[in-house]
Amino acid sequence: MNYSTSEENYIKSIYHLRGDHQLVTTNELAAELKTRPASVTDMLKKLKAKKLLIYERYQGFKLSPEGKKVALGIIRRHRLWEYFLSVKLQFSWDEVHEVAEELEHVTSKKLIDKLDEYLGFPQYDPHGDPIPDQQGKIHAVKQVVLSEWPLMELAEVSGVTDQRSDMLDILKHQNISIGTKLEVKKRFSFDNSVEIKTKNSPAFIISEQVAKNIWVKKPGT
Amino acid sequence: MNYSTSEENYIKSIYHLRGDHQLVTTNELAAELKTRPASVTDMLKKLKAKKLLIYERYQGFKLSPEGKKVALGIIRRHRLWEYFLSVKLQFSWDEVHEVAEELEHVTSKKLIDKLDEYLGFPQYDPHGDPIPDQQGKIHAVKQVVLSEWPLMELAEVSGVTDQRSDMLDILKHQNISIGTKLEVKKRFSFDNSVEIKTKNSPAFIISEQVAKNIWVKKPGT
DNA sequence: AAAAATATTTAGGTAAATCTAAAAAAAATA
DNA sequence: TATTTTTTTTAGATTTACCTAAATATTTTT
Repeated sequence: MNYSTSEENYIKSIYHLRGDHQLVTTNELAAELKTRPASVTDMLKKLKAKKLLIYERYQGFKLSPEGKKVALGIIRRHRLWEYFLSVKLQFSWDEVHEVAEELEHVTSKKLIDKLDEYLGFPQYDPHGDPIPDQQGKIHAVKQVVLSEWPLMELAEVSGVTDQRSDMLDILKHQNISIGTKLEVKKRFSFDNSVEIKTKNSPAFIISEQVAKNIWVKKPGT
Repeated sequence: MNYSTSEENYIKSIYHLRGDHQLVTTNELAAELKTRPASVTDMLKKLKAKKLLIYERYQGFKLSPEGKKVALGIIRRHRLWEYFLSVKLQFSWDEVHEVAEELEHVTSKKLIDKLDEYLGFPQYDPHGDPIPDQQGKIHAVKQVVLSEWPLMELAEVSGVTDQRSDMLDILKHQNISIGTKLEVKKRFSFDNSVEIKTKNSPAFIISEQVAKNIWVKKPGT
């Protein structure tokens, strides 16, 4: 019921590569973990013995239901700490991951559930990835800031980071609100402004600053 | 400049046993760490090679100045996390230590300094132990709640936990404030109330509840 | 100060997690 | 399908942090 840091890292990486659907290969996992295939094989045997992995030699492998549960527990810890670092300690978006990689291996259940409560049961980490609940269930889907959304792919607005009134002003002015469906028509490399098209209005341009504060996801998810 | 969890635990234990003044013995440290003397000897060699320890075989050992600095860094992390767990996550007094034992090994300097700032640069952890600053300097001395102070030993009031007015009322009524010097004359086992004597007034009794909220330290420290 | 008791260290071994080099299996290609 | 290439596994080392048992220092007692 308690796993070493190393075991946890393997489980987490397997989940990140394929969830629990398709098979993962030894080389792939070795690359992901920056280790050697032979080391991976060793650990696979160990994880199989602990029934966290479905694995037959030379056949690839994936997480067992139990393994998936463990993975989601680790991911829960990781994302809660990322949220904490970002919101409470003012870490920037790109600094949180590295520190959370260490904090996630502190396994006290009480610590994590209390932290969750203290943070107000956040739905998303600072990268827009959903945070699993105490049972390991994920309720939301990945969201991304509009400034990173691919061109010509329908998106649905799921949230806004900066709630200041001048920010909300712009959204109101352009008739954007939670649930609005839109597409990014063009991204201008000069200032990273983006041209947006919604159903019932002509295309218009918003600045990178604004686009960075609008969260979007695949429509209807 | 970066030490394993095991190395950190040895350093911390040596500091807890003797600071950096007197010599520590192998058996003593083995008992403290619940390990075998032979294992201690192994680690002593390693720490000596890293110049954290002053050690000649069969002669006992103590931390070098560098070793002391490392120890104080670990203690700083430990105590800040204890404070966090207690104040922010509502852990009780006796639950904080175990979890802090794990959190203390996450070594990001930025994490700890930001956490310190976020907590408002606390002076004491929940057990009354002073928290070293960024340079590893300890500014305060250990304080203890009055309910735990030994009988017949002069104490100076250094703080009050519960700041509610009915609590402060009692203190005012008994003429107790920060800096007041007092002695515990008797502790009644029935209800753990204590008889207090200050210089300019006759002895009086306060309840355990009150005694638990008054912090005291050695006078003049 | 010699013997006995205690403390410490050395020698040699184990488990976890890594590695390299070689062998074996699977997949791709000619 | 036979050969070559790639992937995966096995075999055998290495490092860290432990361990036990035996040897050696030191300390205490007689």
